[in-house]
Parts: sequence; structure tokens; C-alpha cells
Amino acid sequence: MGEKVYIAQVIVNNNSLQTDKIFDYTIPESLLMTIQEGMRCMVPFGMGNKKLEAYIIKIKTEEEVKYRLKEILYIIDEEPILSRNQIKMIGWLKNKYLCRYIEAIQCVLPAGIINKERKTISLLKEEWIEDIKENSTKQKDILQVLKALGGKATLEKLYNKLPISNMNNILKTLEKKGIIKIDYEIATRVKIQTQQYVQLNIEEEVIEDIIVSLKNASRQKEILLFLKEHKICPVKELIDVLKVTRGSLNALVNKGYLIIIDKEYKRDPFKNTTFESFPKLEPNLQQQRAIEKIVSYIQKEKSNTFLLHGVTGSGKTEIYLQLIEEILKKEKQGIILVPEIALTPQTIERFYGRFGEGIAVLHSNLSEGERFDEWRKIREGKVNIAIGARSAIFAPFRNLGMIIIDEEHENTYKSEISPKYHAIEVADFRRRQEGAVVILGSATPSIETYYKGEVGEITLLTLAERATVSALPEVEVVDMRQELDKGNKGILSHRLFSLIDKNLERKKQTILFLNRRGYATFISCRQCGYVIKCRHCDITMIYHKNMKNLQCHYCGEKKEEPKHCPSCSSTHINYFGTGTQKIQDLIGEHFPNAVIARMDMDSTSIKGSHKKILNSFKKQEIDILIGTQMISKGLDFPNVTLVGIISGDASLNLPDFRASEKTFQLVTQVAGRAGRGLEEGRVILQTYNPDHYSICAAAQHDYNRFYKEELELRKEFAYPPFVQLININFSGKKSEDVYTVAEKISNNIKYILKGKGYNNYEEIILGPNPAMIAKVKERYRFQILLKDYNVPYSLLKAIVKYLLIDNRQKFIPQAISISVDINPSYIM
DNA sequence: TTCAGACACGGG
DNA sequence: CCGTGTCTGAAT
Repeated sequence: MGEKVYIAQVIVNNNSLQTDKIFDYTIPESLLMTIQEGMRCMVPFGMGNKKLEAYIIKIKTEEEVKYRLKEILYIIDEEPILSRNQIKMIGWLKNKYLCRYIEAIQCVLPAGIINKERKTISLLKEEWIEDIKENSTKQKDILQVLKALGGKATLEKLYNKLPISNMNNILKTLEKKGIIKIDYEIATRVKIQTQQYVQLNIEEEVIEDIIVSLKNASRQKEILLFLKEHKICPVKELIDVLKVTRGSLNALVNKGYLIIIDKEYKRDPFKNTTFESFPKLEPNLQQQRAIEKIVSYIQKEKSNTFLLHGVTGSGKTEIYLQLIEEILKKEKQGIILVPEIALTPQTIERFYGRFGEGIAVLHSNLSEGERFDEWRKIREGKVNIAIGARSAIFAPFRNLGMIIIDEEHENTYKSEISPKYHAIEVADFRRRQEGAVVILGSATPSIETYYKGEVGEITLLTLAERATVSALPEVEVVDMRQELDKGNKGILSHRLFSLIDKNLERKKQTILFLNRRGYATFISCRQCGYVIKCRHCDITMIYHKNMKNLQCHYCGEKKEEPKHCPSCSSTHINYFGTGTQKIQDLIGEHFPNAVIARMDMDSTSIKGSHKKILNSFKKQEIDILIGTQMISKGLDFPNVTLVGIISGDASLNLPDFRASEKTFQLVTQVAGRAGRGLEEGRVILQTYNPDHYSICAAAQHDYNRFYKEELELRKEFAYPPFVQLININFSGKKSEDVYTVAEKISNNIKYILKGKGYNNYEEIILGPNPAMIAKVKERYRFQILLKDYNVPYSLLKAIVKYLLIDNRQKFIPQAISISVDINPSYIM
């Protein structure tokens, strides 16, 4: 009878497919008492026993071990860094989205806390030339680069300058020769920040005596008196307030009267901001009904999902606020997801205004350190509310009561990098796991969500009226084809011009919406028809007038404005298409006395410029605001009475099953910016497709009509919610190779399906087809779309997993990258 | 015989 | 992905 062996099952922090599995290590006896599931440890890995960070996901015992196991070196954390639920979440993410363990872990933990072994290489001998043989060119190259980098560099830096495949081999020989030295260090990128505090180290009664004994050291006396009153104070503050030097302080420390202690402190992204208080509003009847319904579930601690379908301006935020209050009463915590923090400052301000402190904010503009601290505030229970963009869905609350997803139809909730998770799906997992209530809010719910409401999978709550007295704006559709017949070749209709004019006279504000930035959207030669495209991508370059250049909006490539056609040298170059910059020019020419501002990615690249533009719009210093979809969300300005949607159908003809849905949502959202005050609002919707159902329905604020028509089409063409999709994207430098691989995979899938008796694979497999943008950054892209049409979804997924994950090396050459998207938002 | 460099292989 | 072992061809 052998002794029991304690085994830790770990995931190593090595971002490669080949190591994406669970490894077993024995637990040394010295660690048995401290080790816990969810902790991180260091393990020896591979033949060289490189030290790697590993996450312990399970501890088990075994009577005997089949093969030789290595031993854990040491434990990193004092407490588990991953909770039980988070470990489950990691397994779920991997399974659902076919990602790697480590990618799932990176979702639930903040970036930068991961320990990595880093190699630094330092040059020992300056005069190395005689030690190196004539033909050892690579060795010489390395040493030269190392010298150029100042004799010391990390392996990464060296490799970036000099990508040699067996760099480590060569470095080792150089180390053997004694020319260089390789050092290993294990470090995290973010650290817990500490601040020095100073404190009395003596009894209060003796202070007076000491002060007397100090004679003429007046500064030191001041410090002692100050501390007698304040007890403890940050060193920085003391020096600041009393205008003393560090020297005086040190003198007291040396005498033993004071001690300096380090205290942990957390970075605060809102340190210098104050928030106006936002008092509780009396809910109207429809708000009250929705609140009561949801609260009844909260009271009974019953988990459920609600769709809060409320027209723009129906007061969804107030409902969120009151529900969060209920959750806090239950001593639970809540997560609020917003599409993008920068675009919804008003929502955040309201939460701060209502609840004050006790809120963590997570968004993309935080530094790694700030994010780490916000994460710890949540983790340690210092806050009970977290507001953030998509990734905030992973906020590590221990007693989660509610998840609110505002504007649930927004595509920012779908991750574009692996794991390509959707926040709604993650929320649903947490709901089931942690017994929370999920609230999805939108004026224009996604077809899938509304369908779930209709079939009773989730509870549908409708807010049909605006919360304030203001009515929904009247939408006037302007048929741009007729405008053309009347001889107006421009992009702006007469009707829009005249209404802007009236609005200016009445000192009201106008918003103009166009979902294209830049000036002209494509440049082509009149002589030969040549269209200027990006060198790296299969996409037209956009003319930016203010920069006087052409830009690729995919890879950022910039190019001088051409004087003649690159193909036929003709000087007849024309600029077609319209972006926000051109609109700004046109409006400026037409209304020289109006104050015009533009808000798009180009005008808001500087941090804070967002807020600046919106603030001055709020103060009515701006008459006309022109913008891209940045201005479609959450803006609530009562003085805006006119909204112009310049090209209502820009997104209508995209080759995507969601094109109509996106168009409807965008038009409705933008239209909702009008008439939020006392005065009635008006929307001008310019379009070439005035009869299209998504344009008509949006104009009539008729979600149900749109939903019905769209659902019919989804059913007919077998798209979600009637099927589930899996999109596989292949990319590589050589177009033919990428296609060949994609075709091979497609055939393999067909073959397996056939073997299982499914002969309708024409309906199941679409492609391989070139992606909508066939080339991005020098890489050609093809895709295969799978539908679970009369075939079990689980089988499709199992096939994908078998071919592309478990046996990837067998089927996919190194030069081709693949990416699997489960339930893609877009299939373009 | 030694060594640089290419390549295959396995990670507990 | 990364380090190690192994193989090859060329220089010593």
C-alpha cells in the first residue's frame, strides 16, 4: 500500500496551441497545507525545466502515478486568485468558443498580473571580435545588435531587431564562450502601489517633553504637533501642507520618534472629477410596472432574464438605477454594461450622481495599473457596482445579484479577439451559475433577443412611451432619387437645408449623421477608371482633406494626394463619395454664420476631446454637430430639434444577414436624439430605398413591423434565430494556398457529415468564399460558414473542434491562420 | 573531431 | 511557443 500522492492539475501560462492542456504536478509536502485550487504557482516545464507560471484548477489524490511527474516549485498567491466560479467559467469559455485555456484565463483576470520569466542578455566582453570565427555570421550579428542596444537587452527586444529562428541556440554558445551573460527574472507588469505614511512612534504624553528638548528645531516641532493631532498622514501630504523638508522628517525618524510605514493604495481614475448628484426620480406607471416585475424576482432570489424594450427616452436608466438600489439592499452586487464608456458619459454620471462612491469603472482607456486596481476593488468587496464595457462582464464579484446590459443590440458586446465571446452569453452563464437577474435593455432589440422574448425563453417588458412629456420625433423620409430628378446632384436635400436654416433662426440645435469619416470615400481616374486602393488591403482609400492625404481605414496606411493617375498618368482624377469632413465643408459654405463641430474618430483622437465637444454642444455653443455613429448613442440634449440622417441606407446593402437590422437600429437610435426637450423634434431621413421595410419601420418608430418582416426573411433564408452559425476564417499571404486549405477543410466537413448520414451539406456549408474585404494587411481571407440546418449543432461543433483544434497541425499548415467564430455577429 | 545552423519533437 | 536533441555539411 503506497502513500497517497497529491496532484495539482494546472494550466501553464504558455500562449501556444501545443501546450493548451491540463498538466499534472505533484505537490511537495511542504506546500500541502497552503495550496488551494485557484492559486498560481511556478512549475518547471519542458526539457529545460523553464520556470512557468501555472494556474491550479484542481487538486486531487491518486494511489499511484502512471508516469513520472514533476513537482511544483512554489506558490505565488496567498489566496486563490481564481474563484470556484471563475474556474468553471474558464472551462465553459474554452468549450463554448473553442479558445485556449490561457485565453479564457486572460478574460477573467486583469492584464499585467501574469508572471513571466524574462531573459536579459548582457554583453560581458566589449572586444569580442577575435573570439568569433570568420563564418559565424549570426553570432556577429547578434553581438553587433546587442552592442548597439547599449550592451544589454531583453530577449524580446533582441528578437524584434533580429528575428533569427534558433536565437537561443546561438545565445547559449555565446554564453559558453563567456562573451555574454543570460539572466532570468520573473516579474509582473503591474504592482500593488504603496504610499509612505508617517506615524508617531511615542506615547502622546511625552510629546510635550520631546518638543521642549528639541530646542530650536522648529520644523521638527511643527511635525510632531501636526501628528499629535492627525495621528497618521501620508508623507507627501505632510511635506506639502507643513512646507517642511524630508530632512526634518528623517531627523525625527532617526531619533525614533516617528516611523514610516508603507500602506497600499489604489489608483483612482476619477480622482479629480466631481459628479453632480442625480436624485431619485418618481417612476411613471410603465416604469413602475417593469420595476415591480423584476423586483419580485429579486425578492424571491429567482434567477431570470428580462428584455426591457423601451423606446428611446423611455427612462430605462432610471429603472436600472432603482433596480441596482434593490440589489444593494440585498447585499448583492451589480454589473452594468454599456456599449462604450467614452460614448455614454451621461449614463456613468447618473450612476455616480445616485450612488456616489462605491463604483468601479472598467474601460479601455484605463492604464494597466488603474484597471488592476479597479479589479481589486471589486474583488475585495470595496465596491458593489461595476460599470464598464464588454470585459466588465467578468467583474469578480462574489455575490452577484444583477447584470444590466444597456443597448443590448450593440455589436461592441461581441469580442473580436479569441475567445470571441458575446457578453450576453457570458451573462447568461453567470446568471445560471451565480443565480443573478439579467436585464437586457434596448429600444431596438436584436432579432435574436426579441425572439427569445416572444417564445418565452426570457421575460419581455415593454415601455411604449417616453418618460417625459416629449413625443417621439416625426420622421420625414426624403427620397433622394426624386431629389436627383429635380436636378439636385448634391448629397444634401433641399428639405434638409431649409430645415437647418429654420432651426438656426430659432436658435435650436441640429445633429447631422453620416456613418463615414474622411472627405471623399473613393478616388478614381476619369480616363481609365482606375480606383486607388490600399497597397495592403483590398479596400478603397479615403481622402482626408485636412491632412491632405489618402488613408486606409483598415490598416492605417497613408498616402500622398495623387497629382495624376498611377495607372495612366491622366490628371483627371475625381473624388467620389462623401464623408463627414465633406459634409462639414458643405454645411460651412452654406451656413457661414453657424458654429459647426464634427465628432468622429479623427476629431476625437486626443484624450478628452470627446467630452469637450459634447460639453460645448450642451452649453449650446455649437449649432450643428456632424458625426458618425459616435453620436448615435445615449446623447440627451433637449435643445436638439432637428436630426438629419444623410445616408440612411449606407449599411443596407452590405452583404451580411444583419444589414437590415443594423440599418433599422442605427436610424432609430439616431432619430431618438431629436426632440428630447419640451419642443417637438423632427428627423430628416435621406434614402434611395424609401420603400425598404427597415427604412419604413424606422420612420414610423415601428419595431414590431420591422421585427415581423425581418423574422420572416431569417426563417426563409435560414439565419439566426432559426439556426446557429459557426464562421471559420482562413488567412494567409498567398491567396491560392489559403483557398486550397479552406477547400480541403470544407471537403473534410462534407465527408464527415456524409459518413454520419447527412447529405444536405449544401445547406449546411457555405463557402469557402472570399471574405467581404478579401485582403487586409497583406493577408488574403477566405471563410466557411456553417449552419446547423437539419443537423445537430453539437455535431457541427464537434467536427470543427476535431479538424481545427484537436488536429490542427494535421490539417492546417503553419503559414495559414484560422479563426473560429461561434455565433458570429457579422459574416462579412 | 568540432561546430554552426536547420529541423523535428514533446511538454506532465 | 520554446527549449532540447539530432542530423548534416563544412571547417579544423
